[in-house]
Amino acid sequence: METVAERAGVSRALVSLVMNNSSKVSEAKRQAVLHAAEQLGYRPNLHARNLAQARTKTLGMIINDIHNPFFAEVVYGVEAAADDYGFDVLILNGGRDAERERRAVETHLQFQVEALILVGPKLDNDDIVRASAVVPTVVVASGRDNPGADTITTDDERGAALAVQHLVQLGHTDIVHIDGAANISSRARSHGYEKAMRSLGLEPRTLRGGDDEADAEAAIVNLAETDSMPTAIFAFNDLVAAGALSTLEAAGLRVPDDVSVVGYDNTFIAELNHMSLTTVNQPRHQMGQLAIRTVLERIEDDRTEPTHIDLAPTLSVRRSTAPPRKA
Amino acid sequence: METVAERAGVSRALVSLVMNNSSKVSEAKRQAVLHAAEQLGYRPNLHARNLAQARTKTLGMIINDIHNPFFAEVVYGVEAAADDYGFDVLILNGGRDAERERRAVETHLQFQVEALILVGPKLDNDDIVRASAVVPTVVVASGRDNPGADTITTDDERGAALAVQHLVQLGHTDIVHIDGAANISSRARSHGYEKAMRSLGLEPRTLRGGDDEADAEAAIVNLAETDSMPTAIFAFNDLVAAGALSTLEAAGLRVPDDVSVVGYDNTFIAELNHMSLTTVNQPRHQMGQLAIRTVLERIEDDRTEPTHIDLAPTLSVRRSTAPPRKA
DNA sequence: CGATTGCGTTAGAGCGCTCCAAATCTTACG
DNA sequence: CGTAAGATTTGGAGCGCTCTAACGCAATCG
Repeated sequence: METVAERAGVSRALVSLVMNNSSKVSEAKRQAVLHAAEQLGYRPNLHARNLAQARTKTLGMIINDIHNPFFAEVVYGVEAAADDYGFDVLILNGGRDAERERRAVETHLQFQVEALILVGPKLDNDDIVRASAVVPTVVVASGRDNPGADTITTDDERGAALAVQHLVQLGHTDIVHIDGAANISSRARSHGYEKAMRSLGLEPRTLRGGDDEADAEAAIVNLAETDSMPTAIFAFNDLVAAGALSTLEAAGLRVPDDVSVVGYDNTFIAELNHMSLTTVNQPRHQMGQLAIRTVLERIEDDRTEPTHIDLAPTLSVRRSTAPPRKA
Repeated sequence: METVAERAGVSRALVSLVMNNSSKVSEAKRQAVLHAAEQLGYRPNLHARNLAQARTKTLGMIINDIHNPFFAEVVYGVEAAADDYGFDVLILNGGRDAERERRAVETHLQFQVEALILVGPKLDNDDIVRASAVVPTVVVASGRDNPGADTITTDDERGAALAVQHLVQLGHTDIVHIDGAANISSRARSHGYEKAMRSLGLEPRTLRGGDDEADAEAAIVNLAETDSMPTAIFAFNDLVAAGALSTLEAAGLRVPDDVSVVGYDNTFIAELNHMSLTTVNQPRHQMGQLAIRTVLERIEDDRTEPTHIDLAPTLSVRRSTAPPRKA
């Protein structure tokens, strides 16, 4: 910076002003500085700036798993909104591992991020509470019982109800649910399913599933053996639904002719023409945007009361659902 | 830090030593410092440290598209290796947009990252050359003609040949290729396909495709109309292959009974049971690891000659390929 | 028993930047 | 032409840390 200042025949402070494109710099000097910087390949050192400013204009995001395209959409929402407000977003990958996430939080804090955005964290509540005591923290797409932290969720109970209603409207009455076992949103979805079934006068039947294809296979093989194949299956998520698709097919059943299948999350998979899954959609992009807004209210407007936003899911109807075959 | 030092009854410098767990600190003082730090919730400021040390132990990674699970695997490889060497990895999302990537490079440079890892960059060569003049740069999964930068690639020509050989071994002779249009690896794959076909005495037939399902559909509709449906299709990537699957199906053709389909990249999609795509696999995790090694050779062993590593792809055979129906 | 060694510790400068208050330069006006 | 009000510019302190060189002290040695 010193060198640039000399070269441009100005003071260090003036260079600083130019680099932060302050309005009170004469055009002549501005050009001189920019030119000198260009020539010297000068680039401001963010660490020095952050240190001097005592703020970083940087947000720390931790993603449960980079693999999972569900989260990618949230990331885009976050980035778009952060951009609008002039914040940089640093991404760290949680890798589906609480310990790694804990380290990631620590790294972010040492980087003095101004807020933490946790997307589908594996962290336990204590960790989240601890983090939110240090820096504004928002949890996206996870439980909402984190005192201190803000949360952005969608109403899983309602999402499950949407799925059930859709199937019932098509004429189904025998609808089985393959749940998400220990997964974080499993309980809410199962509960929503059961409540919706009962309120429509139907008997819920929930099978233990999980979160991948193999889990679906196990559950369906089980169904086939007990010889009471339903006319529709509502799966915990799209991957389980995909497992259902292939297992049913392997058993000689056609989707949706023999059995309808509904997934959850409206991931990439569901969209594939060859799968074409009817599924419950969460407004991921919007969730990301709201995460930024929420956290910014704390940074800029110093709100202190936690906010909890619960969005409404929607249903994306595709070709994996149809009226049941007439008996 | 000042406060911690006072509280522990030592000097600032000693606190620094403890925080960097230096070996030359007496156990007693170390404990005292750690205890004081704990009590005060002290956390070292990385910006200050980086500034003072004039190094950051941080690498900057830019991913072409967070959506794409192909890159996620590379990320895991990078992270695992970086971890081994005690480097932090900052991720920025390129978002399939050269301009955004350019800004991301700038951000990373301002953060004084010690190296740049570009995963499938959209950036043009000039940008890459410019970046690599400032900081060691490695390009993963893209072309190799970046003077200055190191590259980690897989041999796309060979990958295409693997696909062709597999199909020919099954007995196919009429094999069409749907290419990747303007995509970066398209030329190498097409070329590999054509070379392999010719060397086996077969006539190549290449159709213009693209990188998504719709592109495949267009190409296949075209095939159907010209009435010369081949017995096998080798697609530019898995997504195009997925498009082929559904379009063929819609046309009343069965895979693999009527037509075999081969994809490329061995993404998540190919693995789904319901798709079960035979596809060319790139050793993504290893590519990530090698990226780190390569870049570290520059940082620590100050190599200056560019390295180009070209790995061998393999074929993952699944259920989308079978011998052609007997004529 | 004084000199030497070496470990543990510390003071203080300096990393590259921003910010404040004060200095300087312009401009407009009486 | 002098001067006050603005508009620009600048020196210098300070952000939180590490690093170097030097210091104090106990152990070791001839």
